[in-house]
Amino acid sequence: MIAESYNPQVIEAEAQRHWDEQRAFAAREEPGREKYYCLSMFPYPSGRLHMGHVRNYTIGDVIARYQRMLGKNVLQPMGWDAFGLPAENAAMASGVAPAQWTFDNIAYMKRQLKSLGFAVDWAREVATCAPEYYRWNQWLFLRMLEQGVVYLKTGVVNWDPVDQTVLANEQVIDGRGWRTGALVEKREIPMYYMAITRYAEELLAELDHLPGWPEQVKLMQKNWIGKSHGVRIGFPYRLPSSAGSGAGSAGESGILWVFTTRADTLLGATYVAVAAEHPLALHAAKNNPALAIFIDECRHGGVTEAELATQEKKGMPTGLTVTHPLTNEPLPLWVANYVLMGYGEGAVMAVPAHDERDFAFAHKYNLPIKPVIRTSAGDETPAPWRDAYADYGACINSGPYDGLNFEQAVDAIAADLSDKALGEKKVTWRLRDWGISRQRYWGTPIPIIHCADCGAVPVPDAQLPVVLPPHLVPDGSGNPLNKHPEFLHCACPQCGKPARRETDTMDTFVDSSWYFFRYCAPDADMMVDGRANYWMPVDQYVGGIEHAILHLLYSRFWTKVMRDLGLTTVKEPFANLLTQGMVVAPTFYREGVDGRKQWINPADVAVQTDDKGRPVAATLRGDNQPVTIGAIEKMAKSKNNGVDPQTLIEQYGADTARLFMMFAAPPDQALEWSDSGVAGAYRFLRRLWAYAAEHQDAIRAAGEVNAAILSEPLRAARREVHEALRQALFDFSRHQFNTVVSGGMKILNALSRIEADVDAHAAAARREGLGILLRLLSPIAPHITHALWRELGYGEDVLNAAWPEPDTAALTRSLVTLVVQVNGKLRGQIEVPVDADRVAIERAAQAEPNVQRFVEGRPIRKIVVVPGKLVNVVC
RNA sequence: GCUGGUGUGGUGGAAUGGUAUACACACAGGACUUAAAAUCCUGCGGCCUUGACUGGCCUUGUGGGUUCGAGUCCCACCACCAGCACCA
Repeated sequence: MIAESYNPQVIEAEAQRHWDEQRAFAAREEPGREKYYCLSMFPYPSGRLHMGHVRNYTIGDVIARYQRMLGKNVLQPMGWDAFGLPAENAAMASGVAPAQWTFDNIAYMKRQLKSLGFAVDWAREVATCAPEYYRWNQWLFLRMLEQGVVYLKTGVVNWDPVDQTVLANEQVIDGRGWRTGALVEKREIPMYYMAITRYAEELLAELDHLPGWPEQVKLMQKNWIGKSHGVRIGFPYRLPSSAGSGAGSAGESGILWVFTTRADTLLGATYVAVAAEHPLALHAAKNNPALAIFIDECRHGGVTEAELATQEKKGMPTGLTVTHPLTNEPLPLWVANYVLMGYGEGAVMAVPAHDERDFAFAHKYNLPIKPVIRTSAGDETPAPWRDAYADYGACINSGPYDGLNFEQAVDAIAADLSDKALGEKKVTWRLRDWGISRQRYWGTPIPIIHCADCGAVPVPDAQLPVVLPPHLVPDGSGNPLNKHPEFLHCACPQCGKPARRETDTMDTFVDSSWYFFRYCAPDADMMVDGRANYWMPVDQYVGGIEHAILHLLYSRFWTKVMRDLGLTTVKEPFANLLTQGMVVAPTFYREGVDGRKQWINPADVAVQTDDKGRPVAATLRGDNQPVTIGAIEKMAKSKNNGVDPQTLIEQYGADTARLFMMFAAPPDQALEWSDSGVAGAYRFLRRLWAYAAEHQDAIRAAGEVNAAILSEPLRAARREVHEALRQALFDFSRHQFNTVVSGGMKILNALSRIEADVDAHAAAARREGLGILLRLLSPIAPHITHALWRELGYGEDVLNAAWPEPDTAALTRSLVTLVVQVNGKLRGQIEVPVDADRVAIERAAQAEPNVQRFVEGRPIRKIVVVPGKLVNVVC
């Protein structure tokens, strides 16, 4: 018996209990049966689920349930990306140890996830902060060290001189430390690197073999990897003899190397610039106090590329010159803050006539500008800059190279440089090796021991895992592991003498670079076992677009490393990728006396609208005083515009939350939060329930539809149902779930229009239509469809039902309506038999009065007929 | 700054090169009710035309182009969003 009113709390608890009892989502390896590994990016356990999580996991769950109904053996696991900075921040704020905070959050969020009814195999849950997990980070790190894929070199970090600590980019605000307000400095420290550049060629090439990835993500990765062909060019130099050495003695000589993709402009180089940290810059600064001060200034500020690229371009001459490799002219050597030590050679040749940045720099510092390419903008380079100056073209003012085009000039110049041993063609990559050392506590300990005699010694495998002491509480000044003797002091594995453990931990991107392997064999006594060869690769990966580059690239890299170590047979981890859009919401604020904005949560605001429903004003519910309406932005703590999904689930139930999320926008677009949209989703589910309750007896008793003897209204209703079904199945296959929901609404609308009577034909049509609707909606709203499916006697578990197929007989009609255009403009409609031939259609179209009016006796040049759709009369 | 994306009614959005605005939300009017809520019904891009039926013109950020036909493909521009290597 179906209760009169829809009570989501009761039916959702009941459905979830049923699935638990049945172990409905336990995934087992069944060789020979087609598998489907559906994976959503695991959450960081920040405290509570946010709307982005609900959206992400609903999308993944809909796909998993859709594939299950296609008959696949589906694996959908879940776990926790549990190491990271927020736990340390929480510890500083409240004194709770990161481990405690993290595990409490996991417990709460797991309950929330379960209440949403996701078809997850919880037996495979992993948390990256568990020693059983991160020991394999350490183990693979050691294998990579053996292979030379991990190595040590210096890297640049943000240094807070007051707290004496390294800051994450996020902790640097306008060039200052977030807690101390001190000006941040760049500092070089030794770090471990993973040689992702060794795989650059393969990471690039394999993108062409990932048809299931969005083009935009592949393009972003391609540009990030940044393969460029160019020429490495040497500029010989001779340093002046230093002040201390005897007069007349020659100074040290050498070659300054640069890389350029525009070797054809070499004759236009008018100066050479090096990074502030470049050895030549440091050498020149020894006898040049002003230059030393400039170089010191370049140390201020953060290390992000965005900051470096947008800062004011500044430079200073070193007083040194280098020699042009072809003309032997002396060129001034400058230090410039826009040259990055970490990219290429840390030095560039500057061609102001054909490079926008060099052009601006040359103007600012009065350096010569020499055009050497005939561009579409002409032979000169007058200010202001025009993009055309950077065009390719024939060489001019370039002596023997005049008249050559780009390729010819590059070939000729590279050959001449090669003869002098001052250059060769070279491929370079924008991609840099991955620095994984973090001077932080809450992460995977790097398994290295420092011995005074033996140096940096790898921890032997038998001593893994190096366990992180779980009860430390960071205080914001440095890494607490450095103050923890039990962790710090150990014996050297080689000589046995007292030694010191490495206290740096790994970047948390390491944790997330292979967790999808661990789900396949969460209890294995090795990193992965043969079960991974059954499940991998992931068939569908779902997550935020913000991960399009780093996480996905690192995961691809780790997979290739694991393949080369014989740990897996796959070379790419994710066959298909869906990048979901953000959840956004309006913002509200008041300005405080100090001009700072106080952000007010949308839940506490009442919005007044005009007669068209547009918001015109808003007031705070507490005091009824006005608040300012801000922009619509990504739900975030900083703007206090987050809506807590828990309230939504408690008020309306999981099915409403899921239905709203799927209906409000296609998965890959931004989703705007709307209270009334949620109410609308709830209203639809209530309508569905009420319809089932009202007709339950007739539906239970109904037989099969007899298509041959249906009345015209029933035939029409049935056609609508099957048309919506056909479209919805297509939309499922392309993951456009918002129109799947529309299709479901159309079906319920069509069924509701069937006249209420006791006709057995009507009952049969209702039974068929509702059966289709319940299956269509079951991946999206699994609880209500589960309950109704059973109650109406369709079967045991809708989750195991097969997809219905549209009945082609229901779709066919005897007459079709064709749109008639004249010269592409809509002028009328004609109704023709479905099997009308082209001549008959053309005749009917020309006979239409409005068509005749617009043709007006002009000769008809052509008639385009699109079968079943339209006729276009061209005259 | 560089890289990638997005732009359609009052709002979220639909349209597989072929009737732009499906399906919802909001709003307005009506039914039911003592009343409210809930529910149900009707209307709903703009301008013009007609007594009405009808019909016309305009409209998918802006300006061009390709095509019998463009929201969709191409070029340029504008606005907004995301990422930029230590947030995850």
